[in-house]
Amino acid sequence: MIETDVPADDQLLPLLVERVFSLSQNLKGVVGEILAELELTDALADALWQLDPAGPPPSMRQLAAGLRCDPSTVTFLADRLMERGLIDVRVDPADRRRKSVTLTPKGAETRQRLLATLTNRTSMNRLSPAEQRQLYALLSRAVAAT
Amino acid sequence: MIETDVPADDQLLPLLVERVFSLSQNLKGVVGEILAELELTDALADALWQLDPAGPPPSMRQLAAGLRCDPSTVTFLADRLMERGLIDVRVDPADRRRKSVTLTPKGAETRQRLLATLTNRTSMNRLSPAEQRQLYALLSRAVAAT
DNA sequence: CTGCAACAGTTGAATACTCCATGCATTACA
DNA sequence: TGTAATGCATGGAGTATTCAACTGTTGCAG
Repeated sequence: MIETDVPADDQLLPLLVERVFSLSQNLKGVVGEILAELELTDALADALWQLDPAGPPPSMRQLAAGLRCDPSTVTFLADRLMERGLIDVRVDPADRRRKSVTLTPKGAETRQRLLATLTNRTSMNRLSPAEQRQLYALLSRAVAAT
Repeated sequence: MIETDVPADDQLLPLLVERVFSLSQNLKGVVGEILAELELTDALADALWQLDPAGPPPSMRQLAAGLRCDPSTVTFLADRLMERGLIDVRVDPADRRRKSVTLTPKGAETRQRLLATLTNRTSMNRLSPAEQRQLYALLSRAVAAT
């Protein structure tokens, strides 16, 4: 019986999928700690994450698309973030049905702190810069359109 | 002003973290579809995932550790999985405080179907086998103990 | 052996999130 | 101009999650 560490090509993908799953489970722990420190829940952090200070402020509907959730859920989450003073929600003067969502300074700082803390604590910092580059490239390719 | 596509080493990790985040958001969509087809929720699928048919049956507490949740949550989830006939929960005769959790045949099949469907639909199948190998190695290294 | 501490799991209450159906205001357009 | 479509909010229901308190079991110091 021939034993080998290297799986055949057609066995590879399931292994990879399992790896990603357990990695994301693993991530859940680290992220959980950080969110507790920032007093954010998963859902609120996801929403905050969608609000890139660089890009144009999204509408509620665009947020829902980014979060892959029902628009009414965004209403709920936006209320919570507004209560915490992390976002502003304003009626779009050009189309008064729309509301555009922007980070407050406090919100931008919180979002930045989330990214910084994750960066500090991720186990990916064990990879060399070259490996990080490689990983970045592979993940980008794996998710590219078509 | 010098422009470059290649970020400096100390800018790399935040980019990587962002990439992983958006990838996991992206994943949420695909996984959501599949879980709907299998009539599972996120939480139930996570729990099912912990039950590797290969390994020894875990106790409720071990499941909680794997899922990084409160033991009482496992009680809740196990009830639901039992109702669906996907798992068996039996008192451990050696220590009657413990309960050991095993997949039923139906549970094992569902778990297998989950893995197979994910494997079929993951965008990672766009990577060549060589790239898949590379990715697998990098992810393994990124999560390895110390 | 006895009694107490530690452990495994459950229960109930409180909270968070999520979706769906419905409704309201605004806009697009035939 | 009136009708359809759009963007969002609201209310109700179902799912998940935690915490504190409780039950039953085991381990062990004396």
